[in-house]
Order: sequence, then C-alpha cells, then structure tokens
Amino acid sequence: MVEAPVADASRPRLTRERVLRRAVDIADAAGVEALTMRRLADELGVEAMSLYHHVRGKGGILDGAVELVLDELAAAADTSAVPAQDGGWRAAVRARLLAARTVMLRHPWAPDVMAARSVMTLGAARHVDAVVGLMRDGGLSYDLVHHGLHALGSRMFGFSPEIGEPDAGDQQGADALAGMAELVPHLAAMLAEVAHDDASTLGWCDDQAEFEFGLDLVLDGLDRLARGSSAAGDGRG
Amino acid sequence: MVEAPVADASRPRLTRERVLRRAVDIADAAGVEALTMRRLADELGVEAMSLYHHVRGKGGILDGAVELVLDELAAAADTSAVPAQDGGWRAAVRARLLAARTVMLRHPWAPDVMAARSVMTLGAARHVDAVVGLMRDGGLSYDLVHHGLHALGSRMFGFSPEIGEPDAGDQQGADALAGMAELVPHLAAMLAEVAHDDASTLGWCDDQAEFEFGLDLVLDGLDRLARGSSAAGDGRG
DNA sequence: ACCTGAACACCGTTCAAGT
DNA sequence: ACCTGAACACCGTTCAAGT
Repeated sequence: MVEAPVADASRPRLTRERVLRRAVDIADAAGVEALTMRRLADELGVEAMSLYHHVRGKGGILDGAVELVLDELAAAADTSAVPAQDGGWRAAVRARLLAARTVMLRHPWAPDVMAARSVMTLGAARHVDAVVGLMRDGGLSYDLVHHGLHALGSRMFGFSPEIGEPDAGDQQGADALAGMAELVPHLAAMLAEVAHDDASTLGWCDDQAEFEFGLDLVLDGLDRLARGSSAAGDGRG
Repeated sequence: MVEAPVADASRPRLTRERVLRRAVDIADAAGVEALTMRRLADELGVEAMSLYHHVRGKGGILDGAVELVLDELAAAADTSAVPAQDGGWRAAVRARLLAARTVMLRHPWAPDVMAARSVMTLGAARHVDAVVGLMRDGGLSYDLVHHGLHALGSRMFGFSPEIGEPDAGDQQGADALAGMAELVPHLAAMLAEVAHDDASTLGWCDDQAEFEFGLDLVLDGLDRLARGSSAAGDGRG
C-alpha cells in the first residue's frame, strides 16, 4: 500500500533536461508567474530543494527555459529558410524573423523573460549571428548591419511589445478609452475609423499584419540605405 | 523622551500624492524590485497597512507612479515642442519622442512597469493622442497613422528594449561573446569592427544614436508611404 | 476616517540531515 | 551523489482592533 520512496519506475530520475522541459510547459500553460520552485518540483514528483541539484536556482531555470525556446527557434528558422538569391537578403531575413515569430507566439512569456534577464546566451547569439550573416552576404556593411539590429529591436526575435494600445478583445482598455474620448480626440477618431474598416479581426489590431508592416518598414529602410539612395535622419546628425 | 505617536509636525499627513512621489523616488534610486510596501511605508514613517487607505494596493502604486512619469513627459514635450510648419509633422513627432526619451531616461524602471501592467491610462493616451494629432495634421491617413504607431512600438515612449546585445560596459556579456566567437563568426566580426570604429562610447553601442537611427528609419518610411512613392512589403500582402 | 499590530498565505533559498 | 524536511528571510494582503 505504501509507495516505494525512491527509484520508483513511475518517477524517472530527475534531470536538468526534464526540469527545464517541465518549466517551459508550466510557463506555456499558466504563465511565468505560475512557474514557482514548489510547483515545478511538485509536478515532477519531487521536493523543491531537489531542483537545486540540477539547476542554479530560479534564475538558472528561467535561462534554461529560454534556451529551449531558442533551440526551437533555430529549428523553425532552418526549415523555413529561403534561398539566398531568391529576393536577396531582405526576403531571407524576413523569412527567418517570421519563423522566429511563430515560435515566440507559442511561448508568449519568453520575450518578457529575455528582457528581464538580458544576457547574451548561446542560443540568442546564434540567431543574431544568422541574421548578421544574411545581411552581410546581402552586401550591407557591418556598420549598417549593426544599426539595423538596433532598429529591428525586439522584432529581431519575432515580437514587438505593444504598449499603450489595447489588444484585440481588450474590453477593459476599450471601455477606458471610450470614457476619455473627449480628452483624446485624435486617438478616439483614429480608433473609431480603424475599428470600422478592419472587420477582419475581433478587436482593433491584427498583430501579425502590424508586425509585418513594421518589419518591412525597417527592412525597406535598410535596403535603401545599403543602395545609398537617401540618408535617414535629416533632423540632426 | 517618548515621541508623540500621531499628528507629529515631522510627519505630515499621508496623502496619495506623497505616497506616489515617494514610490517614484525609490524606484529611481534603487529600482522597482526595491519598491516594496514595507519599505515605502517605512520611508514615509508609517506602517505598511496605512498605504492601503490611499492607494489600491501594490498595483495601484505602480500605476500611479507611471502616471507621475507621464505627467513629467507631457510637460517636457510641451516645452520642447517644434513649430508645426518647421519641417512638417516629421520634425514635430521627432522632437516629441526625443523629449519623451529624456524623461524616460530619468526613470529607467518606467518602461518595464508600463509593459507589465499595460492598461491605457489617461497619461499614456494623451501622449499617443498628441502624436496622432501631429501625424494627422501632417496629412497622414488615420490608417497610416495607426500602422505608424505599431511600427514605432516602444519608441513611442522614448525607449527601445535592447535584447540580445550587451550594453556599453557589460563586461559579462562581452566575455560571454568572446568565449563563443568561433560559434558566432558573423556576430563576432561585426562587433570587432564596430567596437573599433566607435571609440566615442565606452562600450559597443551609443544608445541615443541608435534610438535616433531607428526612429528616423520609421519616420522616413512613413513619410515615403504618405507621399505614395513606394510600397512597404513586397513580400506578402 | 485614518492608522496599527498580528497573522496568513505565499515566495526563493540555506542548512543539516538522511540514504 | 542525490533527495529531504524544517527553517529563514522575505513578499502582498486580510482582519480585527485601536484612536
């Protein structure tokens, strides 16, 4: 009746790999705030302290979980790669970042964790390295590539943080804005018109379309600069 | 010898305003993670529970602190406003977002809090409304303005989250990258060249210059689209 | 109405002890 | 080497009690 306390076949040996996989699963299903040492241990059929034998604490778990996501990203980018000559570096970079996005959409917590613990991990560096390689092969100078990485910002990893604009279905945000329509007339007018035009989405914004719009704006700008046709920044220096 | 317990002249009456101001001070000086109910109360010479009579808990404090920062932003944007006709909407938007940036640089925690608790507050809506107004007056359609807001992303509020690239003086990131130089050859080569060229900053990147580069890239792209000269996004739809 | 002290339900983590 | 239980030092917050 009493369960065998250790070396049970129903509880395979604890492993760094198993710990991190389960951490990703929890974050996917319930968000990072639900990813606690005690819950993670519990789901693995173990005590919280046992985890410390396989990972360097909570921080190590977050870093390791992100690294698993970045492995997924690398795999997705490989399978959806575009032939280099087929539209040039621009199409190749575009395809890679859209592939990255499909992975990040499966792990919405990953961007937040990457932002909070911004260290240059191997997985992140490899992704950036691939993009740098594509741009360089396309004839961009390292200097322009460098500016380009900054201009891409978080779009580099397939997402763009949406601040200030309510998401599709954000009823609370919609109500709040409606309540202050007379205080923000331009914004209210814009949203009224856009919401009316764009019946394809439930709410106001099609995140995927907006991501691609912003991405193309940056890639087009870089392409133009690479060709030397015009200078960005006539305002200052 | 014993201090008067209440109505002491050295302890002015607790007020929502005083609570929020002190919250901003703590976050500025020690980061958001140092902003706890107990510490905040302590610095105000009061018990933690007293705060609940003036704010709606920790969340209300964070929201209120951000709102104070946005008030500062509005004031800074007003004083550095550019005449509308002087370079058109582009220069006016540019000036406002650079003004926003100077404020956000004084409160580096604010972007994180805004991202974490993304509700459309009055202060945020007013800032966005001003930008929409400038663009609209410049002749952009509401539809283009809407896309433009998404493309600007967090640059709207004067910052751009830097993921994956070590900051200036990030020795740990530098060491990490040096250790995997052979695994990320393009990235290593780029950084070696850029670091050599750019002797003006201590580290690799001049954040202000990169912010302006990205901002100008987006504004130029929008301006070009408004003039109808070329389409962004030849890749898809 | 405003403020307090004790307590509750959580965190991540250290430590000494088990096998 | 691996896992455990109790404990520590924190959190935000509820509650009943004070003035």
